[in-house]
Parts: sequence; C-alpha cells; structure tokens
Amino acid sequence: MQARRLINNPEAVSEGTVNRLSLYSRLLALLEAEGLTVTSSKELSDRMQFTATQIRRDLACFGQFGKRGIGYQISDLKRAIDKILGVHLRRKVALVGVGNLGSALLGYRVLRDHNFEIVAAFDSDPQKWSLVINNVLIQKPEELTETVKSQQIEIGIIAVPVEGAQKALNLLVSSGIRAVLNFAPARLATPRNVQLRNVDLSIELEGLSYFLEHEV
Amino acid sequence: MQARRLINNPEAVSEGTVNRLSLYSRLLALLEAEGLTVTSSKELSDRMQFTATQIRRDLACFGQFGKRGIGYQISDLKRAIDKILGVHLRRKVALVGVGNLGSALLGYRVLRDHNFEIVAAFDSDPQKWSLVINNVLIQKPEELTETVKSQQIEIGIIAVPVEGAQKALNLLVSSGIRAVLNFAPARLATPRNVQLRNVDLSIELEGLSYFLEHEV
DNA sequence: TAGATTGTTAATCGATTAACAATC
DNA sequence: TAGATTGTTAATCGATTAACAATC
Repeated sequence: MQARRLINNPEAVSEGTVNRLSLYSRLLALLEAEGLTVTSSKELSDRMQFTATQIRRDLACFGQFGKRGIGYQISDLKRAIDKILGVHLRRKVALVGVGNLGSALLGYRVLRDHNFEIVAAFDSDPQKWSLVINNVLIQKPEELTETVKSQQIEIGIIAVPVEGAQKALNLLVSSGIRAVLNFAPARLATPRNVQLRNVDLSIELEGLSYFLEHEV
Repeated sequence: MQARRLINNPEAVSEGTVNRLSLYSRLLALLEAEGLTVTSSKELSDRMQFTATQIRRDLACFGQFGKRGIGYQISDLKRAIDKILGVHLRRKVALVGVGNLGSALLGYRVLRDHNFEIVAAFDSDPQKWSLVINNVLIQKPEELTETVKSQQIEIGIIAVPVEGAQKALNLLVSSGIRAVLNFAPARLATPRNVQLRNVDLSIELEGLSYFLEHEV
C-alpha cells in the first residue's frame, strides 16, 4: 500500500507535515474536550491557519483515516496521529547545561504535559554537582554516557553557552542519542543519522527586528 | 532601483531569507574575528549549510554588496546585513509571564549579546509584584500599556501558561506592540500588522519523537 | 436519491539551483 | 590578458492548492 511505503520512508514526509501533525493533534484534543465526536477537514481548516486540502494531503502520507461523505472520528484520528508522532510513548530526556535556561526547563510544564520527561541533567560546573533541582540530580558530564544507557534516554537537550554547544552535542551523540534539541545560537555539525532541531532565540528576535525596520 | 523597491516591500522577502541573513551575519563576525577581511559566496557556503547561489540570491533582495571577481568586504557586508535586520539598534523588550521560563529569560545572555534588552516584566501573580529579578521590576499587567509607552518598548515576549497566552497577546497588541515572540504552545490570533513568531517546544520535541519512531 | 466529504490527480505557486554574461 | 566571482536569468524542484471522481 502506498501509505505503508511512506511510513517506512520518513524522508518522503516533509518537516512541515510533521510539524502540522502536532497542531492537528492539539486541535483534535480541543474538539474532543468540547464534546464533539466527528469532524471534517473543512471544520479543522476553519479553526486553523491551514487549508482543508493541506490537512487531507498531510494525512494521506500515512494512510486513510476518514470516511467519504462523513469525515473523521475525532478520537480515532487523534490516536492515529499520536501514534504516528510516537507521542503515545513517554520519552526520557537528558539535559546538558543547567544554567539559567536549563534550570527553567527542569520545571517547565510544557515538557511534562507532552509526555517528555527530563530524567538526568549534566553541567561542567563542579559547584552544581550533586545538587537536585525538581527531583533531578545534576551530574558530571563524564557520567552522561553511562546514565543515558542505564536510563534508556532517547532525547538530548543542549542548554549550554554557545562555546560549549558542539562539545555537548558530540558527547550526546557518542553516547548513542539520536535526537537533540539545541538552544545554543549555533549551527552544530551532526552525523546524518542524528536529528538536530534548533531553537534559536536570536534568529527569532532578529526576524522581529527586521519586521519592525521594514513594515510600513 | 530594483533592490530599493524590495526594501520597502518586505512581503517580497521570505522569512527563510530573513532567517538566513542572521546566520550570514553570525558567520561574518566569526570570519572577522579570525582576521579575514575579504570573503566570497563560495567561502561562506563552505562554512554553512547553504549554497553559494542561495547566499548571493538572498543578498540580491537588498542590493549589491560585492565586487565581481573579488568577493565581499567582510566588515562592510556585515554592517550592511545588520542594518537590514535592524540589529544595529538596541531593542527594548517587555516580558509577560515571570514563571520558570520567564525568569530564565531575564538573565539569558543570548538576548543581551544580540542587542535585545528586557526592560520590563509583568505577571498576574500579586506575590511577584514589586519583586526585582536581574534589575527588572515585576509589575502588574495593568501597568503594561503605560510602561510600553513611556519606555518605548518595541517587542513583547509571552511566557505565560497556554491558558493565558491569547490574553497576554491582546494586551501587548492593544498597548501598541507590533512584534511578539510567543513561547506558549498555542497558535494565537493576531492582527495582520503584528508580527508573531512562535517558539513551540512541544512541536520541536514531537518532531524528534517522530524521527525516533520512523528513522531506520 | 441528493448532499457531503474524502482521497488523489493535475495545476499552480514559490523557493532553490544551475548556468552564464558582466566585470573586477 | 586569464582567472575569479558577482548579480541575474532560466531551469528545476518541492510544496501548496484546485478540481473532481469515488463513496458514504
């Protein structure tokens, strides 16, 4: 089946599509909470910034989830999308860098709400070692590989200053982590089989600055 | 002149181009620090993930900055890009929501390093009022409009829980802010003349989760 | 059956890349 | 002059949208 092939060929699914799946799931949860049971691409489109066609096309990458003439069963569609995203599973996260931002992430509700849990934290500052923040022990970087293995951690978050970011990434990768979220304002070198996503506040703010300069 | 027209028509410049300008500026600073004075689109390309053609084309949106056969004067090009982005000016920022994440942003070095300064912070929790974090006084939301005007604040950052995000945006917009960075995992409704950028950690993490599920 | 809505093919749009004349 | 590199036009690629047959 066409859709099946695509499932095993993630290269064929664009990052845009994957990002939108998250938003679809989020909206479906909302509709479910409102007591609705059935919806349509048209209704979803009306409550989002995307067209009905785009929603149907995104879903088509993964199979058939609706009934012609009827629409989509909300609970079924949400469960299917969450399965595609893999967010039905709890994911363990290692945090590298427990400064300002890192500490905040340790208590950040959004992570927990979305089934991600920081279970280990690392910092190069000896003063922080053996400190506990939000039930998470701060460890030496040398302990990372061992902890990642023993705790079966799948995702790394880099929250160190820009100077140490590449080193932090290398450490995560060498300990077997294949998915990393980087907050340092730098484009890090990554092996092809590792997925790196950047959250780059300076780029976002400079984009806002551009808008302020040029908007009429 | 073609380039001049584009400068006054920001709709014609894609967000991708603007984002890349930030990265070009960042790399040029690095090359300058290395003592180089001249570079080429080829050299820039070799040190980034973008092609030489794309770099030249991005720059072409704004004018002509190089010499054929020679390349680009690094300091001149960097100064030109920074001017286009408007990052030669210091931008004042208002922070709405001084929880976990908000507090971290108040001390976040990246903002300062890129010429953005949080000069006022707001929270709906009375317990936080008149507290001072990193030299910034935490105020009542009712004081926002007055403060934005008197301090000439241009950018807003939303770091409140998702339930309060739309209200926070409305408050910022009604006080005249036209550029907003939103950390809440929600797509907020915005007037067309206001630029909203989302930093949505749950989408990034779910994207990583998708990769872990589907990568071979 | 008539109306609604899917899944998918074909058309369009925009962004990226290749190619090259201009020129230092 | 010969070699290098820009700025820009033309070609390609990928993503979005329009249109519609299938079907509930």
